[in-house]
Amino acid sequence: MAEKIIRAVRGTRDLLPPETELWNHVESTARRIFTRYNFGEIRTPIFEDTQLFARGVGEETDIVSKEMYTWEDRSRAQSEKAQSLTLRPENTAGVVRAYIEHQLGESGLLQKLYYIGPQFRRERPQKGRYRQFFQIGAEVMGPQSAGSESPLRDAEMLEMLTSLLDELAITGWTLNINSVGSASDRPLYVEALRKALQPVIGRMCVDCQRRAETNPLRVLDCKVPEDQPVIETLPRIADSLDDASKAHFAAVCAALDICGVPYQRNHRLVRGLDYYTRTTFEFTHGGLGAQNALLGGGRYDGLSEMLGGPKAPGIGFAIGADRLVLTLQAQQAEQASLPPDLADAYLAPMGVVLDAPALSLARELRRAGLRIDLGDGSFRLKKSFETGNKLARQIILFGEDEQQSGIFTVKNFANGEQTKVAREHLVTALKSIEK
RNA sequence: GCGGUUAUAGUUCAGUGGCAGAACGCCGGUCUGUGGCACCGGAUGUCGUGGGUUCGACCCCCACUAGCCGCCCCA
Repeated sequence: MAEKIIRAVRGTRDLLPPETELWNHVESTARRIFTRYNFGEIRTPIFEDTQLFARGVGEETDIVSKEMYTWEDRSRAQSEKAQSLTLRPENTAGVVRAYIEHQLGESGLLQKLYYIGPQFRRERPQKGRYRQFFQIGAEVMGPQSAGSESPLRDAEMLEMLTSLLDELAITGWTLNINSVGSASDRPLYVEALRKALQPVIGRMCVDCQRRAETNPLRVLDCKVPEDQPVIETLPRIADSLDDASKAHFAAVCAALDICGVPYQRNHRLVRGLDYYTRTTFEFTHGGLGAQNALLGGGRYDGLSEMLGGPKAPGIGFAIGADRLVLTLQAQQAEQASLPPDLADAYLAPMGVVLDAPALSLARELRRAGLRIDLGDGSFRLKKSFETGNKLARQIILFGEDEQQSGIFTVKNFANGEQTKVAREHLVTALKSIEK
């Protein structure tokens, strides 16, 4: 009776070579760019106290109210309390928690932190949407005296993101920006919006009727064509901003203009997390289908205080790494396919008695920095050639003759050239092949 | 959470109420220290899972599971 096979659970997936190479490329590029802007890496736990997300992200958001993986962590001793824990659905709350916990603001400096890691939301899987997905994000926060509230921080972050996308050669993106108001003027706007919706909501789609109750801001996001004329008549966030927020947003836009960063002001752009204030933004890409948001973010000037910390305004973003990779794959598919990723050489022992000596030679070559695929002495020579041709650029024959003479036969798969190389010259000879 | 759609060999996919198929890949041979090419041969599989209808189901029906697409949401 065969055992039933166990498969990856719904919404999770294995990333395999050669795709993982693209992931590494994306991640290392992000690290390089972030370093250039003087960011440092932070790694926070993948699970946290449930309260962190309830208070930070917002009890009423979809993420907290229906998408979190939450469980009761049982107590194992009388002294230990049971605790509700949650797999992180996003990383900003965790970073801010760490900022507070380690009193990073006490340095008086701006904290510029980036992270790369898995996040978890229990959503219906779809293209570009998984239950375990990966985000690459960064946060800039600190005491006001460090300049954390400056519009320059917003503009610098957006400029950095366009540089990252350029570095990855991602084309065809659109940057939308908006200001959703400060912690004090946003509630006023939401109230005004509720009021304005009351007489017209009956004519809108069912989703909007629900949103009008739960989260009126999301009505602005509605894509139903029939609702558009109604939405146009609703008050705009921009009109209810206080003077400071207006000036802040204008300064962000002005800095972007001077840098030549292309963007679209979108007064209907809202975010799904409660902590966002003032500047919000989103980069979208047409090739992604329904899940077209490549990355999103914004300011969260009050988040630290919501979590019991000191005043520490900040701004951050999260890139959907899965979507970034999808976009790159789509772009690569349009272009010529990439050459296969091959080892420098395939070392073919000819006979099992040569297996161990071959391992010793492979060790020598690998320690010299060469990428070597070691074959198997039980293979017939033809099989060694066939296998080597799939895995490497050249093949080293290691038979009795070579063992005796210390002179190896090296054949280049690309041009068929075969040479005899003494062991002490092998490294140089193997490295000289063009890639 | 809702709607649509799909599930057959390692992969991409045909297929018919009555013996399970192709291409590519894989393994072997022609070819015993020389690959790609060619020719010859071979193995594929609970036809997603579980029920039902039927003399008989890969095919029809139901349920479930999973993928994809859309809604929702967001990265």
